[in-house]
Amino acid sequence: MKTEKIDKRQAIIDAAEKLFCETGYEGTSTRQISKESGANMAMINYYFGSKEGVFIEIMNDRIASFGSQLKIINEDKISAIEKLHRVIEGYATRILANPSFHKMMHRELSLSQRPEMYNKIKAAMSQNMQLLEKILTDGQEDGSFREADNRLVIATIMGTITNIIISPQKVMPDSDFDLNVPKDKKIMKDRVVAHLQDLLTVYLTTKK
Amino acid sequence: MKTEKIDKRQAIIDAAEKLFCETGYEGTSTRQISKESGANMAMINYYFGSKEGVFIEIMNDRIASFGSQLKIINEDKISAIEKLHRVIEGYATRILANPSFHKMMHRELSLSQRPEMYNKIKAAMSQNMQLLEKILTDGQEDGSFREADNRLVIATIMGTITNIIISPQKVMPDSDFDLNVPKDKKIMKDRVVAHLQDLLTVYLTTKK
DNA sequence: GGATATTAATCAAACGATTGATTAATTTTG
DNA sequence: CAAAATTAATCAATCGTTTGATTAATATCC
Repeated sequence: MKTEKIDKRQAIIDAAEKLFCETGYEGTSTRQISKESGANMAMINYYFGSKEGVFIEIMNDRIASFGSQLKIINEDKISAIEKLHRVIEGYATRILANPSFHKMMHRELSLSQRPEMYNKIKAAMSQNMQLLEKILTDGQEDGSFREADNRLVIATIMGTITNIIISPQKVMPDSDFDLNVPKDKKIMKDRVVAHLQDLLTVYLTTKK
Repeated sequence: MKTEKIDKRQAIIDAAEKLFCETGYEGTSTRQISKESGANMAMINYYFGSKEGVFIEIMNDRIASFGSQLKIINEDKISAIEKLHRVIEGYATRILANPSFHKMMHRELSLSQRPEMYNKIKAAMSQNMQLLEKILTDGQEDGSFREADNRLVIATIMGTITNIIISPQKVMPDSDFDLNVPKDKKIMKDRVVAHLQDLLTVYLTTKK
């Protein structure tokens, strides 16, 4: 027996997010959303005004929760390298908590069709970037980190995680492997965190 | 005066590639392709059978030229680190030669709607991956490289380059910066190559 | 070599299907 | 009962594709 959705509005959001992740924004029709959510087609426009309205709502929700999770890692007690490790761990955790959405976000960023969305995503990401950049420069100023192209160091951290999200089978050739399965997700998270922490620790703390 | 396209077939391919890159596959209509190429709509189906046929043709062309460029870097005379440097340089050069297409390829990979294409892209990438993996294991066997999570090292190289392709303004906040401008492209290429070579040299050759 | 087939390329028009959106009527709720 | 929620039916617009006809070039025949 199917669970009755009490809130059709939320049902639409859930269904739309699932479909947008799977088949993209353009590739998803309002009728699909209607069928998947169990709501009448007109409900989409009734609650969100338009198909794009649903999309914007989803992105805003996710981006909001994404930003609010940002912990204050700048406790003065811990070292720069320890801060870096925590940011990597936190970033990987957040991305891997919902790989499908992150893929969709990246597609949207890569297409940059909706300028409003594009700027929101950029703004959300820049929080992490600023935090990372500060950690790097602080470490460099107190001499614990080497000088580096910090923007590209950040691109390396984010790019590595995004890369394994988009093509995890490159890392895990096992055909059964599925990032949506909690167990597999944890395996991948631990592995990418270990790799990035190791890589950046060696790189940033090795004397020239 | 506008240059007359002699080959309409090629005009369709050129127009479609431009539009697919800009607005995505689903976001591009056959009428847009027709208008942009100056060819009649029917010519699309006449030459390629379908809209998807055009897309597949474009991808096949690009992937073919992508694979054929793969140089034999395994000259025994040079060291593992030198080989690594050359692969990084070559990979960055190829990706930055056509950032728009690479973005489109990544979107396609991320959506994985067309399994045939998905496998082709994977196969094309795996050439680079195998070459990289061999260089890494060879270096590790002869003791010049440290032990590492090689698959993730590869993910780091590819992910870093992809990341700066998709959001170059994160690296270059200058609003004028445009990866399609040759000068800017060169600046970015040199920078990402220098960063990756530096990063991986330090990481792989530092004694534990 | 001139008339006659044959072919490839191109076109405007139309096809049925699907798109996102809206209407007006109906049901549910408070 | 009034407001909010939900429905089926319908809208114009656009989608990818197909059609039948036309042009221009090439090949074949006598």
